[in-house]
Formats: sequence, C-alpha cells, structure tokens
Amino acid sequence: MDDQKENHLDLRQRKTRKLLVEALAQLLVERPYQEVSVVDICQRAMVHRTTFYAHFNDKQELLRYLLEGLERECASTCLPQEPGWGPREYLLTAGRNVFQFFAQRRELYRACLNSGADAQAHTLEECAAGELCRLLTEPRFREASPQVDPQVAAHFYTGAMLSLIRWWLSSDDPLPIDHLLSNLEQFIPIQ
Amino acid sequence: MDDQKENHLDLRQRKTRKLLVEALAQLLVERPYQEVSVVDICQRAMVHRTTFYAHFNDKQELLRYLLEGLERECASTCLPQEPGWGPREYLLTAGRNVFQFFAQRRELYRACLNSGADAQAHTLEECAAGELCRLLTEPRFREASPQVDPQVAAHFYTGAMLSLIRWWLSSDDPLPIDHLLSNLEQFIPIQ
DNA sequence: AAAAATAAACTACATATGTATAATATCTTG
DNA sequence: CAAGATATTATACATATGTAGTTTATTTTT
Repeated sequence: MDDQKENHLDLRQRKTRKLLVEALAQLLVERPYQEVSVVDICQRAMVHRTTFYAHFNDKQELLRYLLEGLERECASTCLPQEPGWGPREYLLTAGRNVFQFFAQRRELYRACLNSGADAQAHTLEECAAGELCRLLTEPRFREASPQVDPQVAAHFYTGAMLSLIRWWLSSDDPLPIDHLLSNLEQFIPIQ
Repeated sequence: MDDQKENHLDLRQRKTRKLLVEALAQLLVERPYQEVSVVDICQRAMVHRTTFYAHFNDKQELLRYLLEGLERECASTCLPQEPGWGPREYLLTAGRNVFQFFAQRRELYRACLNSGADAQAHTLEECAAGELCRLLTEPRFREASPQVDPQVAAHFYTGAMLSLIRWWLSSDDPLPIDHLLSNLEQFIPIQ
C-alpha cells in the first residue's frame, strides 16, 4: 500500500532514492553512523549533493527512510496470517519469525541499530507498536484478555522485543535464538 | 562513585559543564534537539565554543552526559533498598517509583526522550539494563525464578519500561499512572 | 603570596550543512 | 516522436562543525 506511492514516482526519483539508500546501507556496515557524512553518501551513490536535499531534509531522514523499508519488509515477512490464533500463539510465533528475520540480515541491522544509528530506533518502535496495537484491538485478542489495555501491551512488548533484538545484535557471540525464545515464553503471561 | 570523578575536577571545569548541561536542558524544552546547535548551547551557557569542544566531542556527547546524570538520579531515587524483596515485589515497586520520577520531571524528560533527542536512548537503556541485570543475578532473584536468564530478563523489562515511559511522555493527555501500573502487573509473571 | 599548572578565551582555518537559483538532462504525456 | 514537465546537475553562498595554536585568566600547589 505504501509501495504504491513509491512506484508512482518518476523513474529518476526511484533510482536516486535506491542509490542513496544502498549507499547509506553500505557505509553503515563500514563505519558508524556519525562518521558517515552526506558528502560520503552522495559520492558513493554518485548523486549530486543538491539532489540529496531535494529528496531528504538531512541524513537522519534518509536513515528513517531506510529503516521504514526494512520494517515493512519485516512486518510482511514475519506476521502470522492465521486469523484463528490467540495472542499467545500469535506473539510467540511473530517473535520467533522476527528473530529469524533479523538473524538473516544480522550485519546490516547490527550496523543500523547500533553505533548511534539507532538514533531513529523509535521509527521502528512506533511502526511496530502501531501495528501490534491495531492487532491487539481485534475482537479475538480482546476476548482472550479483556483486562489488558491494547496500547499499553503494544508498547510494552514492542519495546521489550526491540531491546532484546538490539542487545542480541550488538553481542559478538550472540545467544542461540532458541534460548532467547524459550525465555521469552516465560515473559508472556497472556493466554 | 561516579560523582567522585566529577567532584575532583577543576572548579572551572565543573562550572563549565554545569552551564552547558543546563543550557542544553533549557533549549530542549524550547525546541527539538535537531534545531539546537552547538553555537546556541554555547551562547546560552556563555561559554566559548572551543571550550565546548574541550569537554565534549559533539552535541550528542553532551546529551549523553545529561542523560547519564538524569539516569543516576533516577536510579538512586527509585530503586528499592529492601534486601528481602523478591523479583515481583521489587520490579513493581521500582516501576511505580520510576513512573512517578518521570512524572515529576515530565517536561524535561519529554524533551529529552522525544523529538529526536532520544537518539541516545540506548544510553539510558544500557545503564538501566546493566543495573537490572546485576540485580537479577543476586541469589534471592535466582532462587525465585532459576529458569530465567538474568540478561534476557533485564533487557526485556528495561526495553519494555522505557518504551512505555517514552510513549507515556509523548502523549499530550497521558494515562493515569495507576492505570499503567495495574496493567504492568499483568505483564510480570515472575513471582 | 608567589609560582606552576591548567582551563578558558581568542583567532584562524578546513570541511560539512543546508538553501537558492539557473542550466541541463531525462522522463512522461499526448 | 515531439513538447511539456520535471528531476538532476551546476554554481554560489551563509552558516555550522571540528580542530590547532596562542594568549589570557583562574585555580591549585608550594
């Protein structure tokens, strides 16, 4: 739905944005966010600096754009589609999928979420919390645990998951995913 | 313990840092982090710009310094000292205290944690998670729930709490603290 | 209280940021 | 395919960032 907007952009614009995003993603793997300048990004992308500013107000906005893309990919890949599932089943499966998703792109996400680039982590957090909140407001979830406030639960679990993911990504010798998930089960009391 | 280092600094240095921190704190209430320049901070603090760079490498480092100070204050104010308490009692009380602490400084924290300044939220997150992890490693907590990994639990609950706090601070019409806390109880299955 | 130590201020400079305007190149539409 | 639309490039400029070297003022030590 959001891709629609992108696809209706001028060919040149889509190309420019793609080049800029890829350039930033590459540079973030090479060195920390603070040490990447707009000049660096433009050189790598072979895009004139004024063109950069025609698309984004600053470096952070490009980073946000990159993270939003990753978040969309993550959500569409990881969220279970089974409409019959209750909260617990749903959350545990989503959690498992998300960890596996991040594990597959460990290098890039590690670069994005750590070393100062997680400046915009609240981008991810807002997107994900919004999504989860919408979900928890559905009747099937409300019925399962009517006493839980969907907004509170959404922010609670989103923050918890992102914190775990960030910590797991930052570790040089990360815990096995199964170990994480078996712990996670104990923290989700909702049935 | 960390204040020791600060206290042994030269009088002039302590004064300069105090002025810079206060200037940033003031400016953050007035406008978003991105729109506050080093020049602005120095003018407000009546400190020469080169002096700024003698103390901090950049704006972010000053922000980190500010947040660390707030975190220290928060921890020393909010963490229960009762050695006999189990995890659940401890976490719920700490949670209540932390929310009340943030509520009292709502304006400043709102400015710090939102509008791009939470760039350094992981500063708070790391500090708090480290603290909580140390705590959960104590025998009394290990005995209460031996199957829980202290590191995983620490990052899980720290992220969850900070996410809730950030969301609560960002809301113009925030939920009553009691409502938050009663929900929170349901999310802490540990006895 | 004087001397030694050192932090702050001053000056200058190289680079980065963000914006405005005009020229050129590319895409889309009819 | 041609004409109009529009994105990119090019150029220039004002401001901000970060650093080096020097002088002045304050603090600590003796």
